[in-house]
Amino acid sequence: MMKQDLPDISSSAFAHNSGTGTLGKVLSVLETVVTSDRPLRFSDILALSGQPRGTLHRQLSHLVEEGLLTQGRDLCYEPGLRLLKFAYRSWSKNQFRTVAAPHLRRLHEETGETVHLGVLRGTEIIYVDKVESRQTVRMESQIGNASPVYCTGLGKAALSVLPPERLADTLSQLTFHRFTANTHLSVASLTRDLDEARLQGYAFDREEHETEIRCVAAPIHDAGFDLVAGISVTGPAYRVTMEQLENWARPVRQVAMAISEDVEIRLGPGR
Amino acid sequence: MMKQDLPDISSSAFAHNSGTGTLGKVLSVLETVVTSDRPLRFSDILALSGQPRGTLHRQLSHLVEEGLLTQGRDLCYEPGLRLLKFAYRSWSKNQFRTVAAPHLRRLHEETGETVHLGVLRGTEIIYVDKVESRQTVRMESQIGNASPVYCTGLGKAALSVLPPERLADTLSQLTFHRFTANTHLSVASLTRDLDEARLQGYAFDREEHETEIRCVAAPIHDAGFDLVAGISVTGPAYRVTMEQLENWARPVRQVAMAISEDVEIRLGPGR
DNA sequence: GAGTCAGTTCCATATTGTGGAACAAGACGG
DNA sequence: CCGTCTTGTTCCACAATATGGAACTGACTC
Repeated sequence: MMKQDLPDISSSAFAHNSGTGTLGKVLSVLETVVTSDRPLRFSDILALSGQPRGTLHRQLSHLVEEGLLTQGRDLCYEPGLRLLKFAYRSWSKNQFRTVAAPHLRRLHEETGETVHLGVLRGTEIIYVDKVESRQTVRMESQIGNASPVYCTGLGKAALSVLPPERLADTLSQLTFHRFTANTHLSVASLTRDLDEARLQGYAFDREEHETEIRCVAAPIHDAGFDLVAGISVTGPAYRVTMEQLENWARPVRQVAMAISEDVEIRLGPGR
Repeated sequence: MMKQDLPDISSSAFAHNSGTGTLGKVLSVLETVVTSDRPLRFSDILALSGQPRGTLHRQLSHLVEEGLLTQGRDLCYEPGLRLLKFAYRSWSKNQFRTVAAPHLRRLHEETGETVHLGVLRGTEIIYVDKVESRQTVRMESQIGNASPVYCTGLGKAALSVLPPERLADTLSQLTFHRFTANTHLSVASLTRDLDEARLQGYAFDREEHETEIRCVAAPIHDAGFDLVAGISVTGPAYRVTMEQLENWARPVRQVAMAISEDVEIRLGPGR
């Protein structure tokens, strides 16, 4: 019985397995399935989750029964429709996004390039909205997507305003992965970058996440740092030089501050 | 202790409370919060859920801890970012949607009006994709949204192909709500409409959900009826006459059949 | 037809959730 | 200013629920 026969987790993203009891475990399973790139069969999940067969089987059954997962013809588990339903509501009702939306549009008109709005969540930036230059790509783009903090302009902007102890905490949880030649790979090099961003009030992404993609981002946050986010202007390297980005830094920062104020006023003086 | 002191549910959409144990209950809570129109405080949820205070409190805490909900300044609970993250993945990976996408585009080019793709889930149609005439509205539109089966073209198209016993089952679960003067309000009148749709192979929405909005829809399904869905062309009444819809019926139906085939071939011969 | 490997089912056990009640902390309101 | 709601949070004995080892099915291989 004891839980120490699988004393720690060998495999994957199973870390925070505590506090929320049953729910946490089930969500871990859900997350592995949903965030995996390829369809997973029972045994795949079994390996990833490190849970006993019987347990996992019941968890998956429940998830399917609840519509959060679907089990397709090939016995592969896929995200279910109920998730979509949840998502639509979460997005369309998101107050922060609603407040920020007009500002995004303004910034887009000023720069002509793609504008992103992202919120810090743990060690990730979640994209909650964007305005695109041309409607080439649609929703698939970014919304709801999560990127690591350490290689995105938004991420670095957000980190740059965190109170020291929370920053330290976040940094300690990072695991680096090289996306491009410019990706930060250590807390040390990232910290230098953050120091610069903190002084300037904005951060760059110098092709650190994707080659040929650059951006400037500025931080947004509320008084209590309950909400830490950022706004950015992104463009392809061939069209957007670093000089261009430098010029956009000021407007981006101003818009970010405007949003911060709006948040404080319109969602604000409670807490 | 016994659970029979609140023997039935007075308030709201708390019905299927069984089978999945703890998870089901927590998800019910999540759903009430997410689908509510206005922000909910603890007591609001308490009233809606009909659960004991202590229990509900813990459930909400866990949901917050897991990032599925956020508790804002005013103590109101709102959908959390993790939901968005989940959703994005579910959508972008959805195989059915991916397979159908090119067909949607084709149908849009042919008609010039908005094309929707929706999947049947219980008594609802969930919109999983669309191609719009003009990019006036963005994601907020429909994707992930759920509409009742009985008043949408997609819903009726989907119902029209269900095997009799499953249809009966679904019909018995319907509760009608008048959206417009044309909304079906009884199983009888809906059934007549479905019979017609079954014969023709396509269904209309004659301003039954929203006034001034019409559509034609055709059903899509796989061999085992695991997937029942539909595709539709929608337009404003001032621009799209019923004659026009009649003319589009054939192409819509053909595209629907093409998708059905594609599904069978590309996701198919396993099960 | 013995041997894997993937998926499913079972059941005694103990972990986890339950819900009544008591406790804080505001917000009236007289 | 002191009772008195109303709202949110905490506690804890108890019971429902999840757990996980083992045994079972069945398909595919050699």
